[in-house]
Amino acid sequence: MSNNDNSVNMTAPSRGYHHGDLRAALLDAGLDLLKSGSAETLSLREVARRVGVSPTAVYRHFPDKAALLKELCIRGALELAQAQAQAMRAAGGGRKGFAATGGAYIRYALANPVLFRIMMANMPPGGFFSSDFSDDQVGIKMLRDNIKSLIPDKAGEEGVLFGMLMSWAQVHGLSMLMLDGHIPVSEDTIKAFESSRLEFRFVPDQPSE
Amino acid sequence: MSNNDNSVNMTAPSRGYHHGDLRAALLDAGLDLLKSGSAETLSLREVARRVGVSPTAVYRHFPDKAALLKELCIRGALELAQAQAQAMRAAGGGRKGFAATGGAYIRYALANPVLFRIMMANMPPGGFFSSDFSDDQVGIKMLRDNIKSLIPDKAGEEGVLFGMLMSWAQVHGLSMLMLDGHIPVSEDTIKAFESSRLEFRFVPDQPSE
DNA sequence: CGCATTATGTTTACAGTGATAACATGTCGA
DNA sequence: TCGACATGTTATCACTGTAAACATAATGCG
Repeated sequence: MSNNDNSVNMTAPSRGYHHGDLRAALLDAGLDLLKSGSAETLSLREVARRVGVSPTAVYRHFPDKAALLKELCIRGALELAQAQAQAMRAAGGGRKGFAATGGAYIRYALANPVLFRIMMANMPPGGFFSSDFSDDQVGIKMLRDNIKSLIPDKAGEEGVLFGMLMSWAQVHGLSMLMLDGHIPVSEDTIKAFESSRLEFRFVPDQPSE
Repeated sequence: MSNNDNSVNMTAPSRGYHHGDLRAALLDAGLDLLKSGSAETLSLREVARRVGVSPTAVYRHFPDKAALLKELCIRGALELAQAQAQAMRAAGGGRKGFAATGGAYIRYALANPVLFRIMMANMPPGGFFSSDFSDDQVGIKMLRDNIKSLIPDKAGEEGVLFGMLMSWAQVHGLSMLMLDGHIPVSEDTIKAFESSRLEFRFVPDQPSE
């Protein structure tokens, strides 16, 4: 949505200034480039070029490249979270639903390799916990709720946190290793993962073997 | 292991035009830069500068930047594998030893953030399985042997592979999420991970709950 | 030994990048 | 109306990777 609207489409909507809504256009173009995956790295100038504006126009709307990237990160993260939420609904919730969110995570990464990579590397610290994701069925909160409902109560808050870490790390690791070409990219593997059951159990640290 | 012998010493063997062993010096300098973690991205020119040579001299020894990076990847991977092997020995092998290799993986990533990242992103496809790591106690082979000895025989070859994927993804995910600042970097978490017991169980895909 | 061939390093140059400063232009409020 | 302000442009800088032409050292062959 909203990618072909270079200059012709967007002229009218609000009384506009120069170029319609350049800020939004830049974000759209940026997301578009990242999703097309053509370039391994996003160039500020390329974004400007795409929108048909001079390179430095970008700086009227973003202090620097990192700021643009940051916003694109958030867009990507929202999209990812939505994909996960939808997968969860489609799977009917519960343990299967949770597994489906994991599968959706990996599939999103594979479908948007450049975006995903940049998103993860440039998301501001704690970005995934930001209030942008306060929506009930989105992101970290979804993960937390799932873990909470799927592990024994006695695990406690610490157990919930540990479960979150481990689950997230699991799908994130699979995603990254696949993206980087270190393990085969295979829908079968993803399916196997989805229908496997992970357990993380604390083992008291004993000196004896 | 060979970075002290080149950094500043180039005075003795390198009077003048020809630098003793430029190729090695470039690799050492590159590794040094990546390990210092100062720059988020390695610059070819910076490496050359470091060695005291003109920027384009690099091209006499490497076709392009990617080639240099590739070799640095391999160095890093070897070092990582050695760290894992050592951790395994220190832990006395067995299940604890295996857990220790995971901890070593994460700690190596945290100790060498730039190197680790670049290494993972630039390692050629299948690089971790390359013959450079044919040493008995190194890398993927170590992982495979560990998994094989720690899961039930009935799991079969497919089970071994799945276990390898899942274990690797687990530690890799934790490493990346910590590096990217998405989960807290904490030795406690690493320790908790090491003393937890992971189980991956295939669950037959049943329509019922 | 002498000299050509080859390996290695340098200079110069080019296209591309993110970024700053100075300038231009359109928009809107008093 | 008109000037302040927001927005976009041009010029420029420092940096990057890389190619081409050039310079020098090492090597080997007569």
